[in-house]
Amino acid sequence: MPSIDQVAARAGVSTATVSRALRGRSGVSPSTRDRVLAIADAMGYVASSSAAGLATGRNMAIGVLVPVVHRWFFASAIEGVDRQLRARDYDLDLYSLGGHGTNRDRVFHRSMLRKRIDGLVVLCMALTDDELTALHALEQPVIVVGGPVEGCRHISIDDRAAVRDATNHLIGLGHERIVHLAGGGSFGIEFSVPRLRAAGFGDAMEAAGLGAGPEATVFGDYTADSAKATVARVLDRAPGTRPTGIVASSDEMAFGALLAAAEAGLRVPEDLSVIGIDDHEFAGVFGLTTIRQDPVAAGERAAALLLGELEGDGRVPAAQPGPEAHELVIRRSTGPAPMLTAATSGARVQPA
Amino acid sequence: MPSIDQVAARAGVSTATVSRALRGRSGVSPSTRDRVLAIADAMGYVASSSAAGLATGRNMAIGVLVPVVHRWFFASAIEGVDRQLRARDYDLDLYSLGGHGTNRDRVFHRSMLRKRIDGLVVLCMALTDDELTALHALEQPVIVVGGPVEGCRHISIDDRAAVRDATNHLIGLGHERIVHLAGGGSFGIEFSVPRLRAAGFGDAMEAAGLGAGPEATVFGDYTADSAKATVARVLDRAPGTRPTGIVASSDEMAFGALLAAAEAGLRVPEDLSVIGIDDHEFAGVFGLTTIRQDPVAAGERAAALLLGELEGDGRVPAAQPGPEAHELVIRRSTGPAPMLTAATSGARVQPA
DNA sequence: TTGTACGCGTTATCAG
DNA sequence: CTGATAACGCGTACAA
Repeated sequence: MPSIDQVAARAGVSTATVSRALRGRSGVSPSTRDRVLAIADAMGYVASSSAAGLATGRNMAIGVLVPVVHRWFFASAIEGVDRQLRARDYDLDLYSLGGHGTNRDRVFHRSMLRKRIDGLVVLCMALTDDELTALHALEQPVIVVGGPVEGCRHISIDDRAAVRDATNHLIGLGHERIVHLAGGGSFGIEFSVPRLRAAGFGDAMEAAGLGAGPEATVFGDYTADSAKATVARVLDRAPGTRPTGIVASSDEMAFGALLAAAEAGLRVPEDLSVIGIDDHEFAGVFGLTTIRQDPVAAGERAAALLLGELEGDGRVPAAQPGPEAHELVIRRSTGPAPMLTAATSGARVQPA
Repeated sequence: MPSIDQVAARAGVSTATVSRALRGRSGVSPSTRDRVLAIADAMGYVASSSAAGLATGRNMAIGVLVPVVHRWFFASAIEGVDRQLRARDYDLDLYSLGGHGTNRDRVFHRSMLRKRIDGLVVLCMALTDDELTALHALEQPVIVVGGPVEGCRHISIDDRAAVRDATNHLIGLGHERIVHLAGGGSFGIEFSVPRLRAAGFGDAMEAAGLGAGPEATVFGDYTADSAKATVARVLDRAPGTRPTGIVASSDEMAFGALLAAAEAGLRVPEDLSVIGIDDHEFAGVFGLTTIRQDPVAAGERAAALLLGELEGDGRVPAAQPGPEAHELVIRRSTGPAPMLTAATSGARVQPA
């Protein structure tokens, strides 16, 4: 691992010139520049980021804070952030909270403040007030990918509209007894997003004149497992009360719903329609109708915004950007509501 | 962001003493140590990693190189590495190759050599010779999680034995026409692992006196989508030739197989048994029988090994560790081979 | 036990 | 266009 002096010596110039040449600064004659570049390359020289960071105050690295890398949304967003960063020659420091509330403290009060990063991307999670202050104490640009977080800009779809659209798809198919399979539960993912999505469900139901009482919402913890168990209970309701449509707040939960339906001997979509949100990589094989969002793109956009701000002249704190696009993707898991017969429709009998 | 001098000033001691106190070095009276600690804490002081790195030559960070973070195995392993690192107060630098062979060069020849990390964890992937040299040129400890990589220690299950066990499970249930759904395809994940697994399949088939001709192996690219399409074609074979059991090289592919079977109108496990490898988080909801491996644990172990070596006195390059455990997890996707009738068994008729 | 002073590898400032 | 040289913030021999 050669240092800059060695390169300078070999090239017969000063370290200053080497530095200038390598960084593309002006004020170096083309001939020397070429020579230095060639020699540096031949020697395999790469500047030490510690030294460069110390001297410039910029680390060429940004941090990504995630509750857990395992989940589809997070893994995808990380991928997107990374893609953008790598393209701009920035490094990516990953801070995972690891699912459990463990070591959150360590992360917030030690790791992240080590002046190792120039900015932070926070992936959709609930933050305590304490943590929020810690974030602001960083005095670094922060951007959230996922849901609104107080006092931070965020990149995300319009969650409320997304679920409204999903619900309306079912309503448009004639469904009246619809259940919202909401997320929220174990780790800190729950916060504004579940609320917004619940609101979107309510919007659509109300606008259609359909009831959305407490029975119309069940919780699935954002996992297929948990959702499957929950939905199994719901499908156990008497035929007249049993929903004909399910709006899951994530595809992973929708998968659980699909499997629960299969085990209950219900046909999809003849007996039950299921729509999710995400367009998870498995949605296709499952034939799941869903609202697509693109966390990879969101991650890219967030990183680009952050970098733009960092490299910008400074005083342009970039306003809150508009929401990401979402889109209904129709597959095989949704269809017309089953015919209502006197036997199953309860009070509401269709006039022949 | 206070610097060490400010802490020193406030505490009325020299920066040397502050440094010693904070790093737990001996030679500081308990009273001063406590005072310094309290003040540093109150001021929210954290040493700059650039400065510390420059001074000590150690960055307190290790790199994790992954082909893509999206896949279950990788996401899990990252989680494991992170867990161990965080516990030991190391940072984690993520280098994702992002699926496509893009920017591999950049990563290998620039990012990683920036003297930002103290060691590297490589997650299961094929490396070109050039890249392998670049790795060794790092002059840093490297460990692989996944499959054997030439000249590197690695942490992984015994892939050959794992697939052998999976195949034997099916054989034990009376299956004779078994197909191996192998991985390998798009991105650089393919290399020694697919080969080892194919060998394991061959071992078991041969030992049972069953044929494992070219027809017995099909490829699924490690994705559910691709596997589903492939298996659909296989299940299209004439009833007498159609396999009664499938050994998938990953759970994601097994999911695809399951869905293909469902669409083909085949019952699982009555008509078709499917076994996977991984124990993916969805394996439970799918009722998939599989060979469990624990990439989180593998990641933790790898990181622990690396750190041990880094913090060890040095000259103990830690030998190649033994394989990780794997374990058969029986669920509902495997069962006795269907009865052979004259109509379906082809040449091989069971004596009544 | 404590403080002084130098070095870590680069970048930036200012002469030349 | 180029070269000294002073920071950058911290760790650590060495001296006290």
